[in-house]
Amino acid sequence: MDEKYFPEVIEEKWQQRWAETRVFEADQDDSRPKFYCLEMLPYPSGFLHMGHVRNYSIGDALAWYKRLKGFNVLHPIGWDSFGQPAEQAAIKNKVNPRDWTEQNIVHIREQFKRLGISYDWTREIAAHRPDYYKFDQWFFLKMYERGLAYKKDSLVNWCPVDQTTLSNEQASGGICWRCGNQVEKRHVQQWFLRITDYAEQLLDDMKEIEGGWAENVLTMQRNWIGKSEGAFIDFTVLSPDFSRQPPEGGTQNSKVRVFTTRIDTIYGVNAVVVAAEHEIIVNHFTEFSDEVRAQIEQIRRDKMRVTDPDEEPEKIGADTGLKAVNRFSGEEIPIWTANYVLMEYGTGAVMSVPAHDERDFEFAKKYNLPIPIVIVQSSESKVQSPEQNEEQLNEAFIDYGVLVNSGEWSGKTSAEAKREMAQFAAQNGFGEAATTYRLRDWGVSRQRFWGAPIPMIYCDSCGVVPVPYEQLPVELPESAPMTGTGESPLAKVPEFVNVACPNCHEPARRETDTLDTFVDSSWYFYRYLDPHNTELPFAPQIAHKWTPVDQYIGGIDHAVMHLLYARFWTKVMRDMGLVKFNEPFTRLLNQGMVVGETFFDDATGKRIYYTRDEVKPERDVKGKVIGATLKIDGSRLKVALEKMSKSKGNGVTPDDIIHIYGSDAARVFELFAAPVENELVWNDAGIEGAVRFIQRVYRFVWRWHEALKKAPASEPEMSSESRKLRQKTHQTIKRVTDDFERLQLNTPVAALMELSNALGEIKIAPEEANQETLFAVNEAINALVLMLAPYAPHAAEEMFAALTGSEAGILKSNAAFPEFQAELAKKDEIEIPIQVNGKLRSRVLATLETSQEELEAMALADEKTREFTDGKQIVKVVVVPNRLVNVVVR
RNA sequence: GCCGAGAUGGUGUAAUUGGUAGCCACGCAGGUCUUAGAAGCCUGUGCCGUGAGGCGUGCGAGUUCGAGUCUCGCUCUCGGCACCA
Repeated sequence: MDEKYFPEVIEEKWQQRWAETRVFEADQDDSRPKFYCLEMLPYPSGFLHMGHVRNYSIGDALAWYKRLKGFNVLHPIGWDSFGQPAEQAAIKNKVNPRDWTEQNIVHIREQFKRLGISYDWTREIAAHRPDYYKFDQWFFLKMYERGLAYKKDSLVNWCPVDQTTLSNEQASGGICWRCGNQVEKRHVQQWFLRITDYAEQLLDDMKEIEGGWAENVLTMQRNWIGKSEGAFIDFTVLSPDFSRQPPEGGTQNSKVRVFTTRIDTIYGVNAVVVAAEHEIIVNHFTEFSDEVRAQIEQIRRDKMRVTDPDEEPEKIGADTGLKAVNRFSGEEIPIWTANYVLMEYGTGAVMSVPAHDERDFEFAKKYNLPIPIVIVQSSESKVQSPEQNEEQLNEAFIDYGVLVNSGEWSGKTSAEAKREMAQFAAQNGFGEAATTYRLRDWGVSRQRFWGAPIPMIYCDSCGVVPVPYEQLPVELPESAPMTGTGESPLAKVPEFVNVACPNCHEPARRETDTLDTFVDSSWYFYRYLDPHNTELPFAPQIAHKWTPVDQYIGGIDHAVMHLLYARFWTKVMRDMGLVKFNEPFTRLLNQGMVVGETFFDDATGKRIYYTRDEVKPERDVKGKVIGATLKIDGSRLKVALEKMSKSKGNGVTPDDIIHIYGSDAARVFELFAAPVENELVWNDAGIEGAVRFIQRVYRFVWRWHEALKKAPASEPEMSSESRKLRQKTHQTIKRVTDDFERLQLNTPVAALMELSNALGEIKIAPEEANQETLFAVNEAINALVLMLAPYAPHAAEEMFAALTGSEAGILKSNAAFPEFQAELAKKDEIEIPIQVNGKLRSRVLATLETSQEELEAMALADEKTREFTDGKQIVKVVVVPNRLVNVVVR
């Protein structure tokens, strides 16, 4: 140990030592309880940013804590290395995406090592290597066999910037998840995974992870799955009246099926409205008049239009001239088509009930359709005639109520009617109770080079033929012409495309699309368990030891996509017999983003790259930065808080921070500055506080470590001064332990700072300290150093070595997290606040043993208290043992 | 519009069950050391008031001996979803 704290020296030293002693490698045969600590694997796009540092510091603190608590900890890392940035870089810089990716991995791995994150590097994986993506393909074939992978033509989300299709999850809000640009719609043949088969389980199994996952994530997934319960109802379709044939009262057996959650409103139906792509429109299209056809074309065009998320879409529709019969009322109603009915949801057709649905109301008003009222608030409110009320109706009445004008059902409540009417429809063969989901199947085809090829072959005589397992992996060619035109680059590589059909051995063509990279990340955490297995993604008996993941840590941005896909994948794996549980991640922690102040030129709106010294911020009365000026030329800048990144120029880089302050300080600051789930605004001043804290502890160890070698092994006679330090030590152990258990990582740092401050108050020179002081200090500093290890492992190792005289390392020395001893944490003396009418007036000193009666007497006798009670009537005295006394006076 | 989370000093935050609001830091001010500075160390720092004291956890009510915490109503902020029938 040097006198001065040189982070760059001790950090490099301990990183080397850890690598040599292989102390972070998880042992399959270790019999201690296991703990699988997992952080979301990074995309190797060049550099880690401070958000990564936060994510991995949280995971590392937890991994260290669990190791010190006696767990066999698995803490792996890998690379989510397929994906578009590599391909974009390839197009832009004419480099091979493989080389670009491998170079980035080398650099980021170096950054991880400089951060000193305690990974088991023997388990490192990378999605872009054939030994990994072989099993993406293997899983795909397994799903194909199980009927979970299928190909269909569909209207997909298309990102014009990234030139690829996107899943619904990736195009949420009409915005590309990666580049943030608006998506378009395109018709493409693509492969889908039948995630909708698992919709109910994805919803239902949430009860297994409730409590372990943040409520907002579960809610977001629940909303995304969007279960709604209702009924399918068939309306009989009559021949079009323009065919000059009489309707013949439902003699045709054609029908249109709608989905509704409000079957109780069925007597209020004024029309059946179908999507423009609905088969009824397609089948009858040639029979429609030119005018109707033109209107339908217009609706279709409107659907392809990219809509502004803020824009209130205008409803447009067309009366097709077709008629349908409402089997409940026997009424004949028109069939319309409109842009507000979605082909992708339910049956692509709805019953329009304008009086009791906002959208139908708006539509009926626009096209002057009747608005019959069939639900009223209660049975007392009489409706004389629907027509009369229509005039007064300003908005749809969407609440439940009592049925009116509904034939034999009138007078029933909505709840009764919903139940009975669905039954009635089922008994009479024109409907059934039904559940629908908003969730769609997962489109996984991507027209990209840098992904796992979909292992399928198209043969003119045999059709679609899966690649036989023994031919996996279907390897990507060395390179392919990447022009960014939207066609799969693999289609332009004849050696790849042309293949013999595995069935008939005639010439055939390979599928040229690659798999969505979210496939890679849906199961990667199983591969860490058995990363070198060449036959299977992993051996089930090995996985059995480690999974499910005990703690998963990552950004909230993955609340729906990745976490939903990974849950789905695990359920499929369970059905395949690979795992035995339903949910992959027992506990999930979503850390908040690290944001920085980004400055924009006021005039041009362009980003300004800055350093702290170049910009003078202006703050409002609350201290919030509202603007800034550039010091050099005084030009005005706008300010926004944005996720830190290199491209936005608002970030400090981990390399710089580590270079200046050290990795330990960066980690202490990021964990201390805010609760892990909060957004963290980076400021350089904060990290200096973290350095000061580490230095204070370090200086203390430097001053005392020689003297402490003479500290007695067992407790000598104690004075109250030394006992106080022991109390503080054990109170701190309790706070830190409890907070770690509930994943509150900021407050333990505060507790450790308090303990450090308590040590700082010891004014005697170490060489003059007596036995009891040496004992108490020795206990305190050892506990402090060990509890600091999860936050600042390098500094902790260095101080631990100085204190023990051994360079073996904390974990190799079998050092354990300090044990809390309740009797030592007890205070001799406690301060009891005295309130008068709930207001704090005084304090008295007592002990834990002081009885209620004594406390009451002490309070009433207290001089300051009497100033507020004298001359008043004491109504009662509330005594909370060891807490407070409240005197109630009148 | 719907769903969810939140609002505490100049700033980040703390306060497991209703029991001393503001722990721990940052910042700021003063002091000490120094030729000077940096670092370190010491003191102060919710607001008003010289003081006793009063006020104070977004706003308004309520429950309670006692409310940052519980209940009701409102305002605002952030996040998600959004023509989902």
